[in-house]
Amino acid sequence: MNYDFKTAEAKWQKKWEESEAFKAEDNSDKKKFFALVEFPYPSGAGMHVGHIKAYSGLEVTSRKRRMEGFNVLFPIGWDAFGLNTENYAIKTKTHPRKVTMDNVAHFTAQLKRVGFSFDWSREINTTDEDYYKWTQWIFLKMFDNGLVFRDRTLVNYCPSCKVVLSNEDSQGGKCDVCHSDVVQRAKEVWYLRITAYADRLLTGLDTVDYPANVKAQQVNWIGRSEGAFVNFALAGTNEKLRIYTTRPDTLFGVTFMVMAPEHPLIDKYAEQIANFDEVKAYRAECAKKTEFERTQLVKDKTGVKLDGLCAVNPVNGKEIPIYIADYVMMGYGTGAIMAVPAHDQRDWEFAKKFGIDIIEVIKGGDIEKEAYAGDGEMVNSDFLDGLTDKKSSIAKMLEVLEERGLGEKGVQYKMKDWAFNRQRYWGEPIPIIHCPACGMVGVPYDELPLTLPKVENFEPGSDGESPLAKIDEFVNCTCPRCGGKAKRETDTMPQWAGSSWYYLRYCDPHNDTCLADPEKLNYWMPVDWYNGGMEHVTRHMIYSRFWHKFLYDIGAVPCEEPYAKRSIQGLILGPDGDKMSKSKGNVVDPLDVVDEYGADVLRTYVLFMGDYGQSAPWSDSSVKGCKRFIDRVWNLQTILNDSEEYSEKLETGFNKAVKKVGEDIENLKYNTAIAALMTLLNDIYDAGSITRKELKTFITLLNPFAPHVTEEINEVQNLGSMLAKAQWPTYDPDKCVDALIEIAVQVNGKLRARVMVPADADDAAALEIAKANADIAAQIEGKTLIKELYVKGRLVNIVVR
RNA sequence: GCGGAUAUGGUGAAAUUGGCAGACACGCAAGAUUUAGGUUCUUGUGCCGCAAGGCGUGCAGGUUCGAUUCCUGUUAUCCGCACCA
Repeated sequence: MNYDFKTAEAKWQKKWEESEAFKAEDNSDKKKFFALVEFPYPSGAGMHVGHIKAYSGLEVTSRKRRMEGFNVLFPIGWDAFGLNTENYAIKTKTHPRKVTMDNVAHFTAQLKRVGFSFDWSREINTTDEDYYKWTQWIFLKMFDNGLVFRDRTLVNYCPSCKVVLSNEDSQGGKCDVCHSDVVQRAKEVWYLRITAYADRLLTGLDTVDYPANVKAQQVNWIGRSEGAFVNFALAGTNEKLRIYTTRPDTLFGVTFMVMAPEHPLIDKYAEQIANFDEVKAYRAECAKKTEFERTQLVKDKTGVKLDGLCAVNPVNGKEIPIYIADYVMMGYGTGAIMAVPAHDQRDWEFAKKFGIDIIEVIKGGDIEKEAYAGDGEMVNSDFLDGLTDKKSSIAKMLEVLEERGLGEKGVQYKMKDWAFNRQRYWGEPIPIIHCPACGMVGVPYDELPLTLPKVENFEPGSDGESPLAKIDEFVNCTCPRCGGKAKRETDTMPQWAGSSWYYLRYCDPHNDTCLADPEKLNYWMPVDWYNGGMEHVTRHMIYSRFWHKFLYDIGAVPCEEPYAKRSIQGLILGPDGDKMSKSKGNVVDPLDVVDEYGADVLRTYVLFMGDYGQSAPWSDSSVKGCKRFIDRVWNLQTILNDSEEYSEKLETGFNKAVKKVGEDIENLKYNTAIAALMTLLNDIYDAGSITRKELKTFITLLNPFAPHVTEEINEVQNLGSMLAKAQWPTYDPDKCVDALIEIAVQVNGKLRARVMVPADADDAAALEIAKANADIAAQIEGKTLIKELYVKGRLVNIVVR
């Protein structure tokens, strides 16, 4: 009896669809479970095995939860705006809308062939007008609430994609899309004030269930530091040079100041700087370097002293020289620092190179050799002298600074405001109008969506202008406030916009009056379990948590955090152990596996290959092992008898398996859940026969992993209604242990024998049985008994001398 | 430099609060079935050793009757951030 997986899989996929087996119900009294997987970017390459692993985890959990009686929302959609599609569209001279629709159709067909239990009736697409209407609505709300601003700053610009990138999208100085070097450019661009939410993004982490490393990475990204702002007078002016430091306790050790080359005070006092030509030359040199180069030349400190300008130390009135150097960044703190070479290694290196004094203010290190950053007794520090720990020195210094009006406590974040714009076609148009009289005015809410004009030519301009700027009928408009002539903003939103709130739309995907009905949000939110990749932990997750908190503040969503629980799936590496990539030729196409072995084998294998959270290399021969398993499951029908009970032989095994599989699924240990089913299968074949009840239990447990073959067996053997609507099996805790169990017997901690004892044996009984064993008796013969113990169900250890 | 992780057979990996290291699977070997290949089935498989026995979870110590698990030190690899003041 051969299992024809091709026919069976197509058949069951159709049946599930027709019976709406996976449709989430609105207005239900049932307990809800909202399982979310990161919706894919529908690229031209089609589905990757990584997608399959990413969805298979919560796929299994969702199927189990439905069988447990939950109302499950397990949705899918398309994160379809973005540069990749647009670049492909330009290359092939096809409209990005068409490219997107083709790719979505391809992905959909592929996902359906794997048999995922998504609720397709809630499918969303970020490029649909009735979806991005609400993306624009959220943007306008942020605009109205002062979270949107424009600023002319140095931005990360990708010369190849001709687009401004956020810090997050240009990590390591490379464009996240095309990997070319990013350059710094002065440009007026849009920002979202995410830093206003920095503290809440941090404290919110205490209320959610994310893995520790995910939290750590977000904490690190937000990068909160506590310190002080201190104002140094510029000698001979009324100007204050404001700096930020985390070590105000070392203020008496300051021997020079450093400003970022771009610091505005340099131009303001250009006339007083005797060597301004030299300064200009240095600045020009710095501007040529990319930020990446600047941060790579860690060892070699460069800089120029500002002749004729010096600062005054506010606590002791000493005059100190000022330098500009590119190891100080304009983008962090105030763009200027107080340098304490004795206790900061970077300052120390700079001081050594430029022959500047080094004054020790904390004892404990050898400042001739290197800076000392540790704790110790304060010296050369006036009112701080004698204090011995950092905390009280900082507290004392802050007290004095605040008392004398010289500075104050302050907090800084590494996270910067979110550069929120693209000069490209394939994104949500930013719904703002520039009016010469009224300034920036939001597009009226009732005019949303502001749709992308349908154009032939969507190639980016060479000057960093959006292609939309070339379309007069789009650009020219009237000001909604004064009715005068005005121009539309032509930048579009970055790819991360649509994905920052998509989970909300799943709760009510077709609503035309608000982003989602509050009652439905109230029922479904928050997301109970969100699975995805590590690469989205700092960008997508922080962005969407920010949007969500804002939406909470304006009353649009019922809870403050979007995701109650987060898990991470590990990468699937190529068979050679390297990351899969087209250039290495080690990419595995999941549909090849479906064609050759069936969807159930693919699904089982990606979960069986190892710990769900770890990366693991693909192995074709292990796939065959899973194929063998599925075939052996199918062949259970050949040893089926007609009993409707558990057999005596297998009752404990089945109870154990029900317990283990259920628990393992909840703990993301899909690999050991499958292993437990394999063990049970081996036991069944050893027993030589299976009852109808046993078969029903077995296929129900396996159903979330391998839904097609189990449904087919269920139908062929007439074991009841569709498994998708069956009940998850229960177990009897009393029947999970065998009456007689094997335990280890150790003498002096070394394994010497194994004996059988009754499961409920007490210490005395177990020890008696152990000592009765001939090998053990020989081992302890004639020796003094020091200690003996029995660990219930595990082992006996007898210590003798 | 900061933060996080990982290290177990030939391979992917298992191992409740410290309690039989290597479950499960791959691979390999031998055998059975098959005209042959493939499939399927049976048996064996951590290392050394003929055996008794010994050795084994990156390395070196420690705590303990007992350590893959806890502590101290150390090495290697991977990931994220990074002249962050």
